[in-house]
Amino acid sequence: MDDTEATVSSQEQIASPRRAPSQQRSRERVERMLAAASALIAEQGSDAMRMGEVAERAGVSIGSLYQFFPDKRAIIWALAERHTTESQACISAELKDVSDAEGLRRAFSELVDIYYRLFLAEPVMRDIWSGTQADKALRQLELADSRANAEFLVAVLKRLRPGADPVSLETTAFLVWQMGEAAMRLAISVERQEGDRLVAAYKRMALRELLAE
Amino acid sequence: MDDTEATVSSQEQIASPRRAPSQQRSRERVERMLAAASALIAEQGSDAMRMGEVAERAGVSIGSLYQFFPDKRAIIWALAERHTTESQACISAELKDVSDAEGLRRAFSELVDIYYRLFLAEPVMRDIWSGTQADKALRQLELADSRANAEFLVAVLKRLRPGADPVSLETTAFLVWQMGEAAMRLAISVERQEGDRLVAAYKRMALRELLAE
DNA sequence: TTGCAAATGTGAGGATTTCTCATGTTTTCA
DNA sequence: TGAAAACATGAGAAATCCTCACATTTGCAA
Repeated sequence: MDDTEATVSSQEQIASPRRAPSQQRSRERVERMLAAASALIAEQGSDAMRMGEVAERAGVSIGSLYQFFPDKRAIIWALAERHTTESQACISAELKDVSDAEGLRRAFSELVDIYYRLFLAEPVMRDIWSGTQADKALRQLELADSRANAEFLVAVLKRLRPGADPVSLETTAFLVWQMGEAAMRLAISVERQEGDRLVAAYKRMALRELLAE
Repeated sequence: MDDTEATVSSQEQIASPRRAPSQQRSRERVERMLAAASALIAEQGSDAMRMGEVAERAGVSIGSLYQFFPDKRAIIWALAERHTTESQACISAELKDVSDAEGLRRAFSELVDIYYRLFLAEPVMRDIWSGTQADKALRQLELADSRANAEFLVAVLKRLRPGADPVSLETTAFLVWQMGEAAMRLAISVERQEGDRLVAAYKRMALRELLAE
């Protein structure tokens, strides 16, 4: 039916390289492809990115591109996945040792600021995560990432409120996290000043929820 | 000659009908085109919707389609605009007479339920508003709509908290509204039960913020 | 009623873009 | 050293969006 790559019913990898580069030479070429794609997205957005252009800028043929990426979305997905992997480490580190309300307030505030700065500064991230909804695979990746990050929050909340209902904590954390991403997307698409206000309001709102009894 | 958009150098024109149907016959045909597009989006999503298929199902030629819609996005935009126009009336009606905290609680809760039901039931709305981010014109429409709806909330808040800073109220209302849309999108992309919990959590969170001193 | 201009209708084909595949080259390793 | 596996290539197949030159219908002034 669909040619949409295996469409595994469970939560398997959605888009994976058609063939993993095994030689040093091809690994370097794949890096060049990703770098070229990243640059083009930064310049014109992922929608306007042309596969031919990616190949040309990477100094490879169009055929080589398709040797390692089954389709256009896969190359964007690969970039997105790098971002999530990187930022999860950062999030984990920030929340790992939080054990009281004041610590959560400080860590969460710091985290929001980091994300906001990242969104403002990284055109690729900006582009990829705003177009997220249209692409099933990216949407999946985002949800999975959100859940993973929410888990760090849940761990903290369980420490702060041992008696609370775990399901309720999960829900709160997941929602707060997703709303953070929504707030970021909103903030970067309006004037800087209003964006700052929106992020600050989000921070206050989220903390009010996270610290509520 | 058709001045499609006369290459406006400043801001891109929001897509508008290339030519407004002035005769009864063409008005009916445009309706058929929109109905066909709507049905196809419901069936397969706007991305998979083919212009040729829209024309065929509407019983018109591909040329006629392009007579009234400058491009594919325009036809989706037209559907989206109808939705916003319809729902604004509903929102205004619901919030218009609110004058105390209890009234706001009730009206807001009602509104969230209506929206949630709408998102669950209307595949077209679901599709259009989840792909929103990728399309500049749609994103603009959504933001404008959100601002307009937030205004209704601001009006209520000003009544409830006359002393509050107006800018702060605007920010809160706008954020709360956008987060509501994010919460809806999230809720419909997970299991129904979890979706219900998320919507309930959003409602609580938003009301806490709206009713805070 | 008549006749013409404006509005509308048509669909083959131009233009663009993604992705394939038959074929050639380089690397690995027994 | 030689064969198999991995990698590289780019012309062109396939899929779509959209245009345009020309045909038909409608509104309306004379």
